[in-house]
Amino acid sequence: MPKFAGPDLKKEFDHQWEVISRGAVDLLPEGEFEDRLRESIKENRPLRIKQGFDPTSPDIHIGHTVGIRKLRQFQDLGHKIVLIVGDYTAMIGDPSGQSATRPRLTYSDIMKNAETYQAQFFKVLDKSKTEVHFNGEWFNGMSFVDIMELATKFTVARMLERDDFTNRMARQAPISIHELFYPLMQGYDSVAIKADVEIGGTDQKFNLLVGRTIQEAYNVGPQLVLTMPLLVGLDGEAKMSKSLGNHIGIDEPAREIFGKAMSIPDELIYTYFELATDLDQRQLGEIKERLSRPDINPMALKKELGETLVDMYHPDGSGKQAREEFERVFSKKQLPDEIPEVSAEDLKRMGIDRSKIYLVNLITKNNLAKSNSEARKLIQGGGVSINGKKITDPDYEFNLSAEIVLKVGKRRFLKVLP
RNA sequence: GGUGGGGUUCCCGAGCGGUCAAAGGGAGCAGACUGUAAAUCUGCCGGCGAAGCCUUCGGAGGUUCGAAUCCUCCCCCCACCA
Repeated sequence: MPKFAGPDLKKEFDHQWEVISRGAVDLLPEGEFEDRLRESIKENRPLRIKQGFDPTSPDIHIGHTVGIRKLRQFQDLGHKIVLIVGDYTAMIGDPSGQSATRPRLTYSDIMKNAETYQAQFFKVLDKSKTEVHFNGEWFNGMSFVDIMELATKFTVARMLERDDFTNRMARQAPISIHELFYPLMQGYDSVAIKADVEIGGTDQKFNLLVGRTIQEAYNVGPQLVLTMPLLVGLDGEAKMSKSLGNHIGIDEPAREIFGKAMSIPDELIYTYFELATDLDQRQLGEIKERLSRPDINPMALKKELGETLVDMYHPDGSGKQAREEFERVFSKKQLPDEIPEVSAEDLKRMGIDRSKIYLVNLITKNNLAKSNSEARKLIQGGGVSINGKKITDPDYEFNLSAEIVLKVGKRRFLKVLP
């Protein structure tokens, strides 16, 4: 029984199309996407929207949320979200790095990651309306014959059309056979769950399109493809990724999220608002306008960004708090709200005699530096202070008679109680 | 399978018997300036309570007073040929 018809259908379609296409780079195939969405609305048959994640690291970052938030929008429009956790693909190992000696993940690591992934997904998605599958569900049971069967569905020539393979050939970088299987496996996921739409970053475009071919070869209607831009990391250079350390994890403490937002290059402010927050078109326009005004310090916008991001992943009001804390510590150079403390007993446990504390030792034992050498270098480089007084003697020793606050670098603090 | 070229500290990349913890660049860290932005400048950039010593140049042996550098075997990568 159609829920929408005539003018209502058009209105609903226009609304959905606007939401869905916002921020998207590709909506493929052109025309067909609209048609199938319209049909879905008309027949009140929700689309099955797929996105896959390999649980190779334990955290979701705001780069991932670009796609996940798009899923959320589909979800709010009444479509069905199907998440694929790539336990099988993760086990084989992502081959994209050149220095191959990446430690192979054990199955239990993968499952652990998969668990934290799921918890984090549902900070953005509505769990009750989301279907989750592990691709081991279908790959574990496949025989070699099944795999060969899959391999017949695609040609080498088409596989090598892919940009990054072409580039790697040109650069004489190795490409191993199993990498050629990656797109096939991802495509087979789409067969297994009968995806109507697959979402991915623009770097996934090829894989997503392979999915269509594979689906057709298995007589499943080919999926529509929606790509989202890749979020650039904090360095302003590479795409956000945990292994590059240029990410903001959605599970990070409020002050970390805020601080990291403050460290992005100014050029990225708008992009982050656009891709990582839920501001609407009008609000985005406002941001853009304010960024172009010479009388407005971009830092102010960046603080708003930080606040917005914090509020998305922490309880309401955390953003404001994080901002105040930031201003206190970094602008006014005062002490943070909460400083980790060590007591006399803690010191004893570390083997430190409080009547004769070797500063280097105190720093290292409390993980404010990785090694004694690093601690020494920090001291000599002027990065260490006690109660606001810079210490530059690497052999500095002192007697702890009263509470002190140790500061190492820009943001590592430690309160030592007598 | 054959021939040739390679594997150097986080990355790129010099070094080709001592003066090498290993040039140079990048990344990173710290300091100055600032807005935890950019640009710039300075210092650091294997470990050890720092004296000296220890570990490091694909792996294992060997030659030598002394090896990243020479020899042997092995592993891996690339190109061309088959």
